[in-house]
Amino acid sequence: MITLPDTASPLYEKVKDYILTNIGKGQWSKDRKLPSENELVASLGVSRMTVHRALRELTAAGFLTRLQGVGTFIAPPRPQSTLIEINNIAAEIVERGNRHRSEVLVLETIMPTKELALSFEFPKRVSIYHSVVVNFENDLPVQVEERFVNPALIPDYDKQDFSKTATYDYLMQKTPVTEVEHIISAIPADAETARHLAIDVGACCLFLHRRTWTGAVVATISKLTYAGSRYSLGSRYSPSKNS
Amino acid sequence: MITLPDTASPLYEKVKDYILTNIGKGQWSKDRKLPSENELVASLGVSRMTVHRALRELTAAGFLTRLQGVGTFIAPPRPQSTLIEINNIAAEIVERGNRHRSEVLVLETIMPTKELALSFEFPKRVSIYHSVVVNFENDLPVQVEERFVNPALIPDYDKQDFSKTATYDYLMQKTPVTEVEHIISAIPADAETARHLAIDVGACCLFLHRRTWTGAVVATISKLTYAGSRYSLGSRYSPSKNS
DNA sequence: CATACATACATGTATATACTTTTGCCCGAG
DNA sequence: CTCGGGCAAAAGTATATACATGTATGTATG
Repeated sequence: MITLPDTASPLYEKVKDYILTNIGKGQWSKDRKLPSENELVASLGVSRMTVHRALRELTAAGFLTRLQGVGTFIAPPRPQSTLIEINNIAAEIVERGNRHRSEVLVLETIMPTKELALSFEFPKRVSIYHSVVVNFENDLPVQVEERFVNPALIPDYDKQDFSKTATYDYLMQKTPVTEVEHIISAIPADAETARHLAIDVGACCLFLHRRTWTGAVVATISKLTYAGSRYSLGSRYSPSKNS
Repeated sequence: MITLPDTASPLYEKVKDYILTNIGKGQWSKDRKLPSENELVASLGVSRMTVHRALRELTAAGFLTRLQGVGTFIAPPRPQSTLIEINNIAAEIVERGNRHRSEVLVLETIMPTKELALSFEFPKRVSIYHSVVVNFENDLPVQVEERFVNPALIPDYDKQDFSKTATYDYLMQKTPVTEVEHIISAIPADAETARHLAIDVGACCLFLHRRTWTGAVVATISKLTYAGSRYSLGSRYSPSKNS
C-alpha cells in the first residue's frame, strides 16, 4: 500500500504525478504493461474512477496509450501534432504506397557562419554537423533536405548512413523535441536546387525552415525545399479531439 | 426534455455535440451564462457526472471557461494552436505595427460547382456564399482571400461589410471551429492573381487551402494566396504545453 | 486437430450519491 | 448606509456500483 504525498492538490493529480514519476524513473519499463486500474486501486487505496480519470488524462496528454481488453502502455515518443509529422517524408511516401529512396549529397562537420551560430543561439563558435539529402518518390526527386545538427545533443550524426535510415527517424530516436518552429514560404528555385529536384530554375518551390529545441537548447535547424509542382503539406487538426 | 440523437457514440460525446451545436446556432449568446450542470441534467435526462465530463472536456479543448461558484461561459474566440492563427491576417499586420486595409472584390450567393459541393460534403445542391477579398499591408497587396461559406451555419454572411470587419473575425464570432484542414502548396501566379497582388504572372505564391468544420458539417472553405516574396507563414509549438 | 464456447481480465461508459470549495447575494445588526 | 454572517447556487472532487465492450486464453466438443 503506497501513500501518496499529502499536498493540497486533488487526488487524481497526485495519481498522475505518481504514474509520471514511476515512468520517469524507468520503474515501469517501456514495453511492459503498466499496472491495471484495479491493481492501482489496490496499491494506492483510491477508487477506480479516480485512477481511471488520471489514466485518461495522461492518455489525452499523449503520455500513455491504452487498449481496451489489453492494458495500458507508455506511449512511443511523440511524433505527432499538426506540423511535426510533415517532416517524416520517408514515412509519408511509403504510406502512399510509393517507393522512397534518398541520396546523401553532403555529410560533414563545419564551422557555422555567424548567422547560423546565431540561429543556434550559441554563445561561442563550435563546430556542427551539416547534411544535404535529396528524397525521391518513385525515382522522382521531391525534396532537398539540408540540416544543421547540434553535436552536443546528437553525437555521431556524421557517422550514419542516411540512405538507409531517414534523418528524421534518427533524430527523433536520439533526442526528444520539446519545441518546434516553422517558417513556410514560397520561393523560386535557384540553380542548385533546380538541378537536384530536376525542375526549371525559377520554378515554384515550397520552402520550410524549421528549428527544434530540446529544453532550452536548439537541437536542429532544417531547410526543406519541395518541388512545388509535386508536393503539398497537409494537416488536419481537431481542437477538441485528444489522441 | 430534449432527446439526443440515437447514434453509436458515447453519451458524453452526444452532450458535447449538443452543446457545441447550440453555441454554433447562437442559441446561447456570448455573454450569457450557459445552463448549469443541474439544468442540463434536467433537460437532457442524463446524470450530472456525464454532463460534467462533457463540460470538462469542452473546457480543456478551449471552447468554454468555467468559474466555480459562478457558472459556465463561452470562451473568447481562440487565437492559439499551431496553424489556426495564421489566418487572421488583419490582426497579424496590425501586430507588426503596419496598416491593414482590405478590398472586397466579390460578395455573392452562388450555386457551387459539383466539385465544390463535394468538398462541402453536401448531399444535394444548395446555394452558398462566395467572397473574394484582397488584403493590403501598407497599401501593398499581400493576400487574395477567396472563401466559400455554408449559409446553414453562417447566415447573413453576404450582408456584411468586410472592408470594415475582417472575414476571419466575423466567422470566428459566428461559429465554433471543431476541426481544421490545411493544405499548403507553392504555385505560380495566374493572370488574375498576379493582377490582384501586383506581381508578375508565374511568380511564386504560397497557396493555402483550408476547410473548417463545426461538428460534422463543413463550415467554410478558403483559398488563400500569398505573394511569395512578401509573406511567409510561421508557427511555434510546444508539444508538452497544454494551454 | 481445429473450431466454438466459456471465462477471466482489461479498459470504457453511465449513474447515484455525497461532500467540498468558491462565489454571489440577501438581510439584519450596528 | 455599511459591514458581515449566513445561505444558496454552481462547479470540483471522490466513491461505489453496474454494465458494456474488447482481448487473450484455456477447455470441451465435433
